[in-house]
Amino acid sequence: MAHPTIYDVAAAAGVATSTVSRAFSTPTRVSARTREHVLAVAAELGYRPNPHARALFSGRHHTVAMVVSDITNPHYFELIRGAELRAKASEYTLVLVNAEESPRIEYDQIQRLVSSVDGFVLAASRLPDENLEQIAAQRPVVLMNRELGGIPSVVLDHVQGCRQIVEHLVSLGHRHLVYLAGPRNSWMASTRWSALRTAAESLGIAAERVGPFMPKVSQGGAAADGALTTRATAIVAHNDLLAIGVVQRLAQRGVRVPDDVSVVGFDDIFASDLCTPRLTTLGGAHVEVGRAAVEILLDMATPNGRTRTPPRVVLPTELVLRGSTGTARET
Amino acid sequence: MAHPTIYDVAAAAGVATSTVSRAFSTPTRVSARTREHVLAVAAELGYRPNPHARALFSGRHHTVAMVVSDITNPHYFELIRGAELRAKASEYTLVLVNAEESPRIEYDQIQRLVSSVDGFVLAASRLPDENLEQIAAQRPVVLMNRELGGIPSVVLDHVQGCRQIVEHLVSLGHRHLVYLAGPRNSWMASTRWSALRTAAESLGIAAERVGPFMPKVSQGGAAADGALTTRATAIVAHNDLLAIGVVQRLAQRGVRVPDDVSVVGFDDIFASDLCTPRLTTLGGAHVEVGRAAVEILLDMATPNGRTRTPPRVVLPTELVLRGSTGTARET
DNA sequence: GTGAAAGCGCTAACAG
DNA sequence: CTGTTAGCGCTTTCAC
Repeated sequence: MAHPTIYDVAAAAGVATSTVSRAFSTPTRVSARTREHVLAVAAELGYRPNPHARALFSGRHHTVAMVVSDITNPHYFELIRGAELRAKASEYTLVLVNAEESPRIEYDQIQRLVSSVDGFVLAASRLPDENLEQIAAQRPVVLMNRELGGIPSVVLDHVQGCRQIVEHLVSLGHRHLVYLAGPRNSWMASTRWSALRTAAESLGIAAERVGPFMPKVSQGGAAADGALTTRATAIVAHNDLLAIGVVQRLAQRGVRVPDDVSVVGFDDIFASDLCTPRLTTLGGAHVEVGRAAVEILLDMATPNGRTRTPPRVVLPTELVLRGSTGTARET
Repeated sequence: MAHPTIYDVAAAAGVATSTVSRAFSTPTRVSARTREHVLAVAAELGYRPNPHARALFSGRHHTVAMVVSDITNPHYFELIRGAELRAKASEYTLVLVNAEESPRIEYDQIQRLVSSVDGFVLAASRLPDENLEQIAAQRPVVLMNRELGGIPSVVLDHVQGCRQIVEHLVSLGHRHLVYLAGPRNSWMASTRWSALRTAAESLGIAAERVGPFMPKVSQGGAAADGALTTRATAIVAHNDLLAIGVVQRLAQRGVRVPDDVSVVGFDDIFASDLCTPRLTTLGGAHVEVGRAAVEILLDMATPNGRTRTPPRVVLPTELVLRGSTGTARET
């Protein structure tokens, strides 16, 4: 038999369909003997419960969707890993969606999935607040690396992290930094800039911003050139991808890193440990962000779970000191 | 109304449920006027067809699963991108599963999903042939970077690629290479080794193999040390991750690349262009592999589609020459 | 061209 | 503890 159903099992086992159903879903409510008999028959027939039929009734799909603003960025990879890991641990299925940096695609994809998943984790969503609120009203939503009142979120502590970056630069004698900004609709970009500026201010050094730039290696050229129009001795790039592009362009222009200028990135992607010079960058437990986000989501999907978990998780960052930062050149 | 159904739409539009259904699924079989009316009402109510109810009846889920042997490897990332891209283009949902290099996990995950997806693309599957055949008997399956008679597959042309590698090395004066093998259950590993050996033989140079090694940077140490026990002047590592680890270890031991020994990797991952020296590696259109695999799968799921597409796609590789290979040292 | 009704596979009352 | 039965939302004969 191709795909046996509970009817087939029930017939073969000489019981009612509900008994078969119970043997699988609420095993305690069947006598041990019948249960074992049913399970044995089911196994013999190769029966597998049909999750769709189950979902149709229960409204629960055992599936969560993860939406990533740009799957091209290796950074998200870690988030995906963490999310996949956690979902699997609870036997949940993880659906992956790439928004290609387009709010419209992001929104459409989410709407398409709204009735087939139990909830969404959105990584660095580019959607405007209103859209997020509207989606959160339909389904449980957890944000990763973005915050919005009322919606649970998991973020790395970039305020603290940016302060560490600035302290690090100040201790090396830098008095002027420039932030190469990420996309305009990136919450992360504004968060980082405001944290950087605050820290710079309180430590008495100058900070300015140029950009926005798409956070890709290929944009590093324009970003580096932008940075060189300032008098900054330290460049803080929106992420490692951009930072790597900046370092490449700087080398091309004969500007030495870190002798002439220091460069700092964000995310601590795999490649930042491999390039030359190795990149100083603000890392953190990204896998853990993915893990935590899915965990919160699963909790929200559980009855009474909504209150158990703190809705706003802030994970510590970690400033990874490598070769791209050094003492400030004389000005 | 939270989740309007066709009943709600039918009631509001003053038609039968079947008419609403037809308006969505077989628009030609409703008069233009009623169709537009129904669609208008549906839109107003915010009606969205429930894919599970649809799947329950049709058996088609508009979903494909991609199983990856180890999501940790950035190489798969490209495959995932391609697959995601192609699935989205047909409004299919892509479910992502990580097998963590464990055949058992891989098998269990697949069985879990068998009744909820329309098919599987398996990237570098570690499953034994029998399992693959059994799964392919249940659902459409497309293999990526693995071949098995009767099951459609998309692979890069590693036979040709390995020959290019060997020719490249021979032209640099190398007379002895060592292959640092990947996992024992990796089809890729045996394919590469046999292609390498054949090419070496026909070009009259020595080839030997050490390993197997897990293809991770961390294994590069052991792999490099293994390679140094041979008299080879060229190292061909199972993939870039391993190659990067090897290069690091070599540097540690004071062995210069490429002056003392040349190193070649596979996959052309992002990082291989960033490390020092930059890695010579056998790349190819990995995104295209992912794309093609999903395309074949979707074709198989379409009636009459099974015959339309060639079941075995071989895409060209591309030897990317960078700094890690050079003329052989005198022996 | 449209409606009525059965059924996809499963679960949850409700009886017994 | 177990059987009967009515749907979950949708598609599809079969009538009209």
